[in-house]
Amino acid sequence: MSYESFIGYALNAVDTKNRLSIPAEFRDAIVARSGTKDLYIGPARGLDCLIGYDKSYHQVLQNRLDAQAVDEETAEGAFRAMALFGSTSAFKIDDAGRIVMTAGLKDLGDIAGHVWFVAGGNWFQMWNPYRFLEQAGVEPRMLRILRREMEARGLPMTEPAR
Amino acid sequence: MSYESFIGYALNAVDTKNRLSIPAEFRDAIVARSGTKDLYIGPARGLDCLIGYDKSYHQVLQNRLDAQAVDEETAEGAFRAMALFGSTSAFKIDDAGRIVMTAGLKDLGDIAGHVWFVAGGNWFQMWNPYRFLEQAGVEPRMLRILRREMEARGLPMTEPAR
DNA sequence: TGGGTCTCAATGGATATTCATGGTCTGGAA
DNA sequence: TTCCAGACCATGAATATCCATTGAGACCCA
Repeated sequence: MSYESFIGYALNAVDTKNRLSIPAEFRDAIVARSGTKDLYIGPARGLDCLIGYDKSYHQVLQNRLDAQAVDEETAEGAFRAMALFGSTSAFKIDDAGRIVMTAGLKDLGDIAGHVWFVAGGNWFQMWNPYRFLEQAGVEPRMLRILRREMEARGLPMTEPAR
Repeated sequence: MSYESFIGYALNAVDTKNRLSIPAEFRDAIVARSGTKDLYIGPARGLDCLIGYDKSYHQVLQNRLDAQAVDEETAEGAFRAMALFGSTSAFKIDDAGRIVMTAGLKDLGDIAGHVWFVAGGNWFQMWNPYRFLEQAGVEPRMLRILRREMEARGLPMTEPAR
């Protein structure tokens, strides 16, 4: 695959109306990859964060599921399909480059006031920055970058009560 | 692969608006190698500097990642992809041959007023000149060349406080 | 070989555009 | 009517784009 890749990172705020700006670079990549402004967001497997991707990669995931010849009438197959489709939401990015976070997604990703976007090529992750700092196995450099961004915005380094 | 190689060195200034001229020779190599003006910059592994490369070499790195055949939907696979894509920045070189250094990159590479570019074939390194002078294992000849460049620009040989 | 001219790279400054974010308005559901 | 979601408008900061300057080197010609 030689699509445009998701590259880089960003730390954006969720406002009082649950609106969230998608980083401009990611928006451009979404359009370049899929030709649409559609953004799919679901839970990340095995990590305490969300994962976002464009329509073309959603297709890839679906094909992968199909290729596994999962029988959707078995319990296992049904659960797999549900994991992909059930908890995933599709958004259309508005003219200001934002989406409205649903309560369900905020809950899934443990999202509060800010979202830490980190690119992974064909997708990007969306973290509660404090969950990211606590996460084992993260490249120390990425932690350093995030701390710097939090500092630049005056965010406390330890999570405020909510 | 027999692309055009990155060859040579240069010492360029970062201005008050964080703009940085990419050496003309490197710019030409980027276009010759990839057909684009895209420049990727990320942290160098194990060295206190940044590494820059063109799109074709980025593809090589990506293929190397794919070859490891790590399922990117596992936590480990995701972290690997993030180490490559997350901490890297993509720039489009402007008509004057410059990019704008982000705060994050300056921090990662400990970059201040000047950048010392050193070619390495398929990529080039970007150093804070004082970090380069301190670096163990560097060819003495390269140190001499850098000192000469610094002198020509009136830079002090010991790092000024910042 | 020495001057003179020309070109281009690196850099500086001014202006225009975009981004992230906040607020306001309005129509329709409750 | 009251409340909420969505469309629309507003703004400051960050970024990109455009034009100007200077100095070094390439080139040419007598």
